[in-house]
Amino acid sequence: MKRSADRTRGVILAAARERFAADGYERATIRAIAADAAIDPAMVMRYFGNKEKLFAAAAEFDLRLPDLSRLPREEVGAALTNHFLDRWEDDESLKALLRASVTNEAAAARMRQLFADQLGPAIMSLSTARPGTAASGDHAVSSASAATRAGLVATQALGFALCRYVLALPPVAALTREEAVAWLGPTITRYLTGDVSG
Amino acid sequence: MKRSADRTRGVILAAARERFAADGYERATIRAIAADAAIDPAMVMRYFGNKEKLFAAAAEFDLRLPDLSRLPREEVGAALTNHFLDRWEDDESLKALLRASVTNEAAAARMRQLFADQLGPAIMSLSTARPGTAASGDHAVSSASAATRAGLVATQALGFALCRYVLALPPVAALTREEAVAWLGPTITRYLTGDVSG
DNA sequence: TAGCCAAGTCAACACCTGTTGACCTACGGT
DNA sequence: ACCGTAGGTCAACAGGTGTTGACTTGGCTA
Repeated sequence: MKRSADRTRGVILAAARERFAADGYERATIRAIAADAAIDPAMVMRYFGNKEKLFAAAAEFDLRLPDLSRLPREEVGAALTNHFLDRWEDDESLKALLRASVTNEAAAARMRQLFADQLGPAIMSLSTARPGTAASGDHAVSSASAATRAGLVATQALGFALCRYVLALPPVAALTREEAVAWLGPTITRYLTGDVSG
Repeated sequence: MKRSADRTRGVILAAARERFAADGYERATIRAIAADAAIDPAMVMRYFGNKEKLFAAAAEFDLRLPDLSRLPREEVGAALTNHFLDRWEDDESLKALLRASVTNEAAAARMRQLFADQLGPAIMSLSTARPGTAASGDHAVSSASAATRAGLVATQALGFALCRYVLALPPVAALTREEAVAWLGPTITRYLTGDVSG
């Protein structure tokens, strides 16, 4: 009977992810999620405590960033763009997180954490691995700069996802993967490795 | 007594804009808006019919784009970035529209319309004014391209606004106006006038 | 086989939502 | 002075929300 619990838990989580992704935090009701999972609403409370904790469990996410420092400098933007599109499309978690983070403070905090804790360090490794600038031990400047670069990448990555997957702006939704990478790649590369004037 | 009606209407609209901008569509309740405006909730219905129509009135927005074709080609990105930041900061309407458009389909439709009807044509004027390419009468290719460019600009403009004003990512919120324009300007310029590879 | 306990069901709670209709109130034109 | 009417108030409605607690079921262990 233990197995039944794990399975139920999984079904609830899957239904929650779909609902949060489709409707956002407030419009995704526990009753609707329970109905999708074909269980009683009280079960959701039993397994996750309350709606906030359910969302927290449903929106857990790992960007699974590759090691950027192993890539040629000119390909890093295209590679990261491709990786973002992959992560976005093989799971509804990111869509759920984005939709919720616009009106829910806890979700927004998680989004901030995502870029600060996962993208920031990956970018830092990029700059410290750069020959010629690694000699200086000035961590403060280097990490502040990495955080800024992570923020800039976030503006373009989240903006593209917003327009394509949430708002469905026709010209953005119509882009092929290749076109999207061709347009965004150079932008991301500049944010990752360029200086302020290009 | 006619004046009282106009004033009340204005007070309601101002309160509605603030609430929609701060809370999004569903969490901004008519009761809260009425309380902010220091009037009875029933007055909101009297003046605007229902919540949807109230939002439609509160989120009316004109980008007031300048004539892009009068600007030097290299400055157009920086100029547009500055204009966007201005329009974003001197009014809460855009923030209300963005927050709502993530969970409300009517608001999303309005957002799509904003970029299709206002930014698209402005960009089209840019490309038709270009010497050397204006000769051809191929409107289909030219306008499709303008729509795509408008979409790309939207991804960066909305993404930046999302990260800075809604999610408040620390490194993005910390950028000065000059830094923001220096980073985004070249990106917008490329989306407006560049070809796909830069 | 008996009994315990996890898994699941059911009905209700207290609250909040948009919206409605009946009622007051006070000014402007006659 | 009077009264129609525009502006404003009040209480209630029907429905939906997250959440709770008492109850039933059924498989595993002792």
